[in-house]
Order: sequence, then structure tokens, then C-alpha cells
Amino acid sequence: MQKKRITLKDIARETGVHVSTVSRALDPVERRTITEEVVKRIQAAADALGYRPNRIAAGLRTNRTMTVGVMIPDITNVIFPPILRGIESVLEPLGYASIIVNTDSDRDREIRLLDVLRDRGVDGIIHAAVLRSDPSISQAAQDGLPVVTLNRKVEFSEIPYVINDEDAGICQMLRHLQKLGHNRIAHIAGPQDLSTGQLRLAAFRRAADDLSIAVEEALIVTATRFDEVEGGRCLTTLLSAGKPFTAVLCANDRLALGAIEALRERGIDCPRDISVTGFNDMPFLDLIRPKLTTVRIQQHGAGRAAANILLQLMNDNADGVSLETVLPVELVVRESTAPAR
Amino acid sequence: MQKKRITLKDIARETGVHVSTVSRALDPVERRTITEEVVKRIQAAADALGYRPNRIAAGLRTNRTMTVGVMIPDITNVIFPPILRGIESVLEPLGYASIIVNTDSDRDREIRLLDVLRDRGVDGIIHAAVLRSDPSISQAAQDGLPVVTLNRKVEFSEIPYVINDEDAGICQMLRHLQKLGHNRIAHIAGPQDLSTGQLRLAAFRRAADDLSIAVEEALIVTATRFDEVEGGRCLTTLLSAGKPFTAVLCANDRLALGAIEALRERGIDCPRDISVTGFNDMPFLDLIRPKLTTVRIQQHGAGRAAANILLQLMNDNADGVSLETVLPVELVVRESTAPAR
DNA sequence: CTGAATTAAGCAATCGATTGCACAAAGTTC
DNA sequence: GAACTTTGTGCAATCGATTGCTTAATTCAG
Repeated sequence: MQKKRITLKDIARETGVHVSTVSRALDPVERRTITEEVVKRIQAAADALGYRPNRIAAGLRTNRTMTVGVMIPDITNVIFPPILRGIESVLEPLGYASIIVNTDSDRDREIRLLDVLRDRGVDGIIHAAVLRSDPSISQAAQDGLPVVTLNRKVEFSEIPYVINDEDAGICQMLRHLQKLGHNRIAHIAGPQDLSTGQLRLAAFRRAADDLSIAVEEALIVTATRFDEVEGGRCLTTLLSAGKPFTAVLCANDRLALGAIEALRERGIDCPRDISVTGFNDMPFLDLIRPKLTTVRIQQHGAGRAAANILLQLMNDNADGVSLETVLPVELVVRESTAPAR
Repeated sequence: MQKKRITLKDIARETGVHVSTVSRALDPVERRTITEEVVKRIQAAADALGYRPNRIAAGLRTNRTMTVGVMIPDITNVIFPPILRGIESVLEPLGYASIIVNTDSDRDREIRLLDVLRDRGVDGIIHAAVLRSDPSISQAAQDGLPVVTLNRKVEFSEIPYVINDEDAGICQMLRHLQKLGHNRIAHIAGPQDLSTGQLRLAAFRRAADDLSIAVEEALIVTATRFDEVEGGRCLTTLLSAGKPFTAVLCANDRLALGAIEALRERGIDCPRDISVTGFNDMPFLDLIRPKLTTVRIQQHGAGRAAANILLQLMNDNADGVSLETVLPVELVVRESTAPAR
């Protein structure tokens, strides 16, 4: 038994004017075409009755719902909540709400969820879970829906994207290790079907080359997931390969934590015997010993940047937006790296 | 230049029938009133044109948007993402989407965000951030909006709620400590303006009483926030009070982690010298040494339970729902507790 | 074979807000 | 003071889907 909502019609009846007049009086832009005294009366009646505009109705007419869609792989992954807060910090004050969906990095699910968002008439989409090539989101963008991608670009498309400067991060980290005297450096790479895994591996090769560090293929192991178990498994693989190394650069923090744990189980000390580094600087990292040396990426900032670009697109300022936004990263040296023995 | 969406009218024109016929043919319930052959033709045309129903338009007419609102204090708090996934696991397969908002436990913000949700015509709200007395959400429920609260009940209201059996959790933990020989047990309580802080302190007093453990007021310290810094500060306060104790039961994991850290800084070993326990069993806890003994609450399960209740309310099965749902908790004994010295 | 019952599909109102256009009253110009 | 602006408000169509009611067509009973 939903209590009846107050509508423009109610205010019109109350004040004795036409609903269109009420509509205009309540619209900050149109307001100036109405006599001030009438505006006051309408405003007063609206407040007295507790009027709240029905955005569904307005949305049907104007094709704007003041709602955006946000697609992420999985909200339980700690790097995403700060991104969402970053997005919210920009959009919420302007009256936007967000519908958040988890794709689980599943293509079919992503396609379905994209429809879920479009059916609800979202004004734009921030997509932090794009697959390498993503026809559905490209199509949506081509149809005129404002779209920004986060953490990854869609190949061969005009969709603006925001990424962290992972190249620089990997390079700084490698330089840090080099300065500590490491020259036999292993890499535990992330899943190659995920953007970050692939990008960071490529960055590793490039940076090693730049710094004249020999890359030995036997010292590169690829994880199938970004988690501690895989980090441990990869480290074990590295050890049993028999090639010596004094440092392991991991594609993310969780892999690094798993690697350190695996070392500990074998009585190998990090950082005394082997240095290990992570990537992302996820929350709670400073509670885990040894404190992990890692690369901090701007999560909140990335969310904000994406939201600002989306705003421009939604306001038809498409010209003003740059296709690419690269956010700086920061090397965070803590305890898991030490001079090579 | 948004590409024109296909509407019922387009399909009607294409197939030579009336839009109302198209609408009925596409509605699984109304479909039976239409000749099968016509349904097939319409279905085929809809598929061929790539028709997607406009939920905004449908929502205006039917007052159902297939969208629910979820209010939480802060998505970056690790206990909430699993709750959201639990909610999603129930609602998403049924076609619902969620608008998630962060209240930051701020009353004004909550009131504003509640309007944000109502303006968008959400079919119901799951509120995991209610304050102790919450006139705005009570009013919304009274107006007929389906509401379920999570983790806390609204006093003096008929709003169904889902909570974890915190009483049992505290009691089990206390019994665990008692069995280990502890009888001077301190409590680091959470903020008393938050539900969990208050509930757990009350539970602590009750359980201590039941187990005939003396409660000394000097051994109860209240944190102002649920974080590590406050945990450390409270532990310091306890130590400087001079009253001896052999165990600290903390109102949540983060307070416990801060307490352990503070102990370590003073050369006091946990668990050898003092046992420390947490609450929640948050993710990554098993990566932090010593592994924390804690109480596991059902986060995903709580989300699911709340979603199921909301579904019943939204389908006008209000009679079938019980006002209270209490989910069992589980004692997780790890390394931070040991026999009293 | 007529009249009632059933079935299938169309008609039109509706949800609430927005907005182009019409129109009347007041103000301005020469 | 006639012609023309300007200003403020009303009128009515519109967005797209839903649904009660009507009408037309078919089936069935007696």
C-alpha cells in the first residue's frame, strides 16, 4: 500500500496554476521565465507537500536518468572499492547514482549485465572490467552511449580510457632492485588473459631491456590467478627450475605474499636471502610481515579521473576529452627488499 | 547522437499488429491470450530488430523498476563487499539491479541518499547502515516501501532485520578463553554509536556474567573508531591502567590487529604472554601473524538472507516473513590465543 | 441455424514530467 | 493610437510500455 506520491499535478491544483508552470518554476533554468511571486508560491507549496520529482517520469521524457553504470570484475577484490568511492566522490554531488555490477570477468555475464544497464537507461558507463577485445562495449559506445574504461583500453576503438602508468612502476621497481645489487631477477606474471597480467609482463621485459638486465625465460612464471596460492606455486616452480635468482618481481601484491609464504616454508628468508616485490599497494599490506615493497597505484584517483571524463562525454563535450589518461604511480619501499647477498 | 532504440511501436509496424498485441506477446504471462503463430512472428521480429524493453517506460506505468537500493556505511570496509555479492547472488538472476550508496554513517547523508534511491523508484531497500533510531527509513517503510535492515534492527519498528548471532559469538569466544585458563579478560569495545560496538559490549557483559567471569570496568576500553590505531591506543590505555589481564577480547579484527601490534612494540608476545581475539574474520586475516583467533560471521549469507526477505516483501508476501533472522556464527581458533600463563 | 459463449486483437487512457507552440496581456515604438 | 515586441502562462503532445475495455471473429450449445 504505497502512500501516494506528490506530483506536479498536486502542486498545480494546490496553487491554481498549470502543471507546466509548476514544472518550469521548479526548474532552476526555466525558472526565470516565471514571475517571481508565482515561483515563490509554487516553491512553498512544493515544500509544504513534500514534493519529490519522479525521475522515472522525467527520464522517460528527457532520456536522462542521472544514473550511471559501473562494471567491475569483482567487488570483493580490494582494489575496486576505492575506485568506486573515487567515482562516487565526483558523481554523487552532482546528483548521479551508480548501478554497480560484477562481471566475474565472464564474457557472457558481461554482455548480459551491459543490457541490464542499458535497459535502465543509464546515462553512461564506467567499465573497469573490459576484456581485451570487447565488441559489446564497443558497440554500445558506437551507439552513442558515453563510455570510459578503467585500467585498460579497448583495442581499435575511440573509447577514452584511464590507466595507471604500470610501465613506469615496473621500471622503477626494477631500478630499485638493480640498485640493491640484484641482477638475477625472476618475474611471477599474472594471468595473460587479464589486462594487468599481460601489461605488466610486457613492461617487465621492456624495462629489463632498458636497464640491461638479462631476462631469462626460465625465470618467468605465469600464474593462472592473482592469488596467494598461485604465488606460492609459481615460486616453487622457480626454485625447482634450478636457475639461481636473488629477487622476485611479482605482478601483484597477492602473488608476492604467496611467494614470501612459500619461501618461509622452505626456510628461506625474505628479504635476507631473496627480495620479493608486489604491485598495487593494497590495503592492510602494512600489517603483514615483512612489509611488502610495492608500487602504489591511484585507485581513488583513477575513479575520479574516469568519472570526470564520463561527465564530459555525457555533457557532449566529447571534443575536450583526451583519449588517454595515464596516472602516475609511486614506488613504496618497505621491508621485503634488501641488498643482494 | 544516440542511435534510435527499437520500441514496441517498431515491432508493431514491422508485423502489422497493434502495439498492445506486441506487448502481450512479449510478456510471458499475457502471452497465452495471443495466437501462437502471431507470438512467433512478433518474437521473430523482436529478435531480428534487437528489441530491448525500455524499463524506464515500463517502470513509469507499473511502478516497478526491477532495481533495489542498498545502503552501506562504506564499501571500502572489507566486510561489505561479500554482503553485496550475497545480495546480488539472489537478486541478479531474477533481473534486479542494485544501486549502492555509501552513507559514511552520516545521518544527513543517509537522508539525502535515501531520497536519491526513492526518486529513482527502487522497488525496495536493503539497509546495512541504519543508525539506532532512524526516522527516515522508518518513514519510508511506513509509506509502503519494502525495507530490510542488515546487521541491526531499527528500534520500535516493524522492519524485518537480519543479524548475526553476535551474542553467541562473544559467548563462545569467552568460553574458549576461559577454557584456556584466562579469568582476567579485558575488552576493547567498538564505538558505542555504532550498532556492532554497542551490541558486542552488551554481549560481553552478559556472557561474562553467564560464565561467572568477573567484569572489571577498568578492563573495558572503548575505541572511537574500528581501526588498528584505535586498537593500539586502547591497549596502551589498558596497560597503563595497571590492572593485570591475560587476554583481550576485541570487538573486531582491526582493533585486535592494532592491539597485537602495540603489544609487540612493548616486547609483549601474543599469544605467549597475552591472548588477543577478534571478530568478523575478515579476508586476508590468515596472512597476518600471529593468525588471529576470531568469530566468523556470515557475510555472504547475510546478504542472501536479506535479499530473500526483501523479495518476499516486494511480492506482497509480507505475512510470510519473520521480523527477525539470526544467522549462526562460528568460532575460528587460530594462533593468537594460548593457555594463560 | 440462431443466440450465447469464448477467443483474439485493437483502442485508448494512463503513468509524471518536459517542452514547443499558442495566446493573451502588458509594454514599447513611431 | 496602430503595429509590434516582450513577457508570463496555458495547452497539448510526447516519451514507451501496460492494461481495462471494446469489438470482431469464431466456436459451441440446443
